[in-house]
Amino acid sequence: MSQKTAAPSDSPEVLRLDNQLCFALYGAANRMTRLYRPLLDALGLTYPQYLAMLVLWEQSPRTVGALGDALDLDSSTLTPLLKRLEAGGLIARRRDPEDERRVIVDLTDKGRALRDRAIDVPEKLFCALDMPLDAMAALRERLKAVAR
Amino acid sequence: MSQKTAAPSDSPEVLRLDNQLCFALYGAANRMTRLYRPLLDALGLTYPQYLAMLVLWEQSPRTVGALGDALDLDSSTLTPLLKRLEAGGLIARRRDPEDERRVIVDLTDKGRALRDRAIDVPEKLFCALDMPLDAMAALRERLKAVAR
DNA sequence: TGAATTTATATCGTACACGATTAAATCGTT
DNA sequence: AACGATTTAATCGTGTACGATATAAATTCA
Repeated sequence: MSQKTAAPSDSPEVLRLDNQLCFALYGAANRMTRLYRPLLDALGLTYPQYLAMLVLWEQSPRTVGALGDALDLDSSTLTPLLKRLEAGGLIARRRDPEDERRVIVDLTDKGRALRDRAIDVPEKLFCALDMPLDAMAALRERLKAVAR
Repeated sequence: MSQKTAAPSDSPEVLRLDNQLCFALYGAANRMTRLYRPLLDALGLTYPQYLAMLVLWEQSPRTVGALGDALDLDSSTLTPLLKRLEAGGLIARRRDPEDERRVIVDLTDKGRALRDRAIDVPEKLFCALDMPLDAMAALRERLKAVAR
């Protein structure tokens, strides 16, 4: 056996890429963002921006902190993202008069209107995935469990 | 019902964050990287760098392209990452004399030696995850199927 | 009250991801 | 041989992620 080239079997099983749940997760997440991109480009959104809009379409206004709780992201990620959404005219940000530490994020009319154009994104992605609905639901719940 | 605040039920089911497989994927992947961080900090690696090292521990040398196929990443992501691994003394990069377009990535002694210190990372992460082994395997295969 | 602590964002530096473009080397076909 | 098409990495610009730190407002409590 070659001395210079490590054959696959030389690597312990636990270090094999194929065996790693986390790599599968990492790869699938990257793929997913790439799958979304063409759909979201039409809306002028990135995937994380789309997620933020989903949260706001569900309920608005919300504070930056509440948004971060929903998305599991902190302000160092959200602040620049929200500034870009604001620059795009989709949201408005203002300090909470009740508590000047908080920043309230609210949809603009343009932001609300975008929901109508986003309504068929899940359907299109579902088709692109080509996976039974119940399998998707099962996988989703497993992943939520992983994320605790 | 309020005009200014959209209640959760106002958003169509398909746009609810809770229902989105992709968000579950996105969140779980982010969590996973955060879970790895303290373990990998000790090795001086980021999570994507760790993945690249896993691939090289399995087989080296490899071209940048082969590495990209294994990780499903392209050169715009890999080139800077590999330069950092090279700067850290873990790998060496050289043009393939056979085909000057290709760049061959190989482990240094230091890179090979790092495997011994990385050997217990999967075990530690497995403990942190606290999930039955067969459930992990099942989830992993599901995710690979999603990524096609 | 007022100092110490906590809380809510923002800022900064580092490191991915990825589309688009570039540049060099190789290949195919004539 | 020649030259256009293809392949392989690198480069560039934009947008996340996130730890560490900063800042300011609110809260606690001595």
